[in-house]
Amino acid sequence: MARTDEAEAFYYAVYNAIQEIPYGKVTSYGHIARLIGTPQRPRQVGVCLKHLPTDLSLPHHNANVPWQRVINSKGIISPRGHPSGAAHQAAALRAEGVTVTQSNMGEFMINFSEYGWFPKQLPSEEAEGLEPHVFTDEEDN
DNA sequence: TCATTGACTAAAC
DNA sequence: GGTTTAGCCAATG
Repeated sequence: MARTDEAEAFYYAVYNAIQEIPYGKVTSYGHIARLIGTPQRPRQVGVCLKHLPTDLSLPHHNANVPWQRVINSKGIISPRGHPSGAAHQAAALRAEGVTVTQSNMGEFMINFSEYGWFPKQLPSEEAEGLEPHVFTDEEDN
């Protein structure tokens, strides 16, 4: 778990942002980082998911945070050294209607132009009437 | 304590 | 097209 209050707040922001990804859509680690105001820390977003609790009594856990909807900027499910985890993630996405293709190298790929979710700010912040934060547009293919 | 690692990314070769 | 580099910083060893 987080060692400092600041880190704990970061975890909280990451999980909250991920919970706003719509069903059947995907986004990238980098975009989550930008949405929560720390565009320099996409790696830490990955760390947060790695440590996503299984304890259902906590406010955020792997049953209410759609971790499977976060992939890398190339549109590929990060293998994180062990392919079985990526396969599990691919299955979870397919279960919600996302088409996941597999390259000849065994990478699980998702088409951002079809399933990508890249808002300029979190819907929850938009509802609060905060000023939009300007980003360069995410490229599709 | 100190050093290394890594569910990442954009920019620079 | 591709590879390398730099930045990030909590977690891990």
